[in-house]
Amino acid sequence: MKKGFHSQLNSRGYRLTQQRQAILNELRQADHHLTAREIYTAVRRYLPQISLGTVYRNLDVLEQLVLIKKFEHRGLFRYDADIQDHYHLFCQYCDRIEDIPKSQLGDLESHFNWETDFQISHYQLDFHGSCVACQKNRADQERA
Amino acid sequence: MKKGFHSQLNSRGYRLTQQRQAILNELRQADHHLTAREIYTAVRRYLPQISLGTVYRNLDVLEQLVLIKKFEHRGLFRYDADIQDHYHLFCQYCDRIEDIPKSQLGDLESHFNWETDFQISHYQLDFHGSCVACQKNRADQERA
DNA sequence: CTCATTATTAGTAATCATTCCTATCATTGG
DNA sequence: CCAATGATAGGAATGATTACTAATAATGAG
Repeated sequence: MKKGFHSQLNSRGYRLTQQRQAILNELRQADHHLTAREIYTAVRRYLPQISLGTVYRNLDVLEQLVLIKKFEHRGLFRYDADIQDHYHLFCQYCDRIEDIPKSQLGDLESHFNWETDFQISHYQLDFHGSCVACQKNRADQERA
Repeated sequence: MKKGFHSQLNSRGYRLTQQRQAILNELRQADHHLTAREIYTAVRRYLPQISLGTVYRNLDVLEQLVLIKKFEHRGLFRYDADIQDHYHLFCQYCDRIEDIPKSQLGDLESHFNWETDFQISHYQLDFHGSCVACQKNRADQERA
């Protein structure tokens, strides 16, 4: 039985607020990985008074609760409501970011066979390259 | 035959300057992965007039020439003079970053067996966890 | 339901990394 | 040695993120 957002907040001493709810909703419905400012802009359609500070503070809270994940790309943070293990494909020509479910990657962990005193809690694997649209654009430019 | 720094710059239309040289030297001698500001502070011991803008500009040039690598961590960029393929271990309690040579990781690529139209040029694998010092500190705090 | 407690908010100011701008300087090829 | 032009110093501008504070609102107890 999965605990709801409300009780999940309460049991940690957090309160349920419209702002908090709206930020999480926005992130869950988003078709790409949003920045704090993008979330701010989006949520203002419903809560015109919300402030950017509130967005940042709540993203921290949601991250604490492991309801969202945070990662950095090109100098800024982006947030992801998909907390399942997965990887990212970053296009180096545009801002597109695609997801790869972990299941498509085969068993990587079994190959992490080093000796280290570091205690590893998680790892992150990012791929960089060119998305289909940019491959096409560049091919067109070659020709011209 | 490996081309020297000087001719490597010239053949691309870049010039060899003291600042450029000093920045690369500093990075090659560093015992950890420096930020632009750390490099700025270090190089100022020899070139007190150097400006932060020059450091940033030259780091970009050196990255273009693939003499250094750039990566982001906790919202800021760090630079690495080791351009061999390797991975990083980030301690989540302190700022320590350790390197893992790629050879210690076994053959990962053979397990990247997905279907994708993305054209992948490189990937980055980061590990997060606790360094030995922080493991000890935390154990001590438990006891207290 | 009402009230007091206290987390949360809006709004703004402050920080800080990074980038941009421009007049001056320095390296290089000829 | 000299002109062409890349590079620099210094400072201003930008933009993301964080910090601060008085006012607001969610919560739980009664």
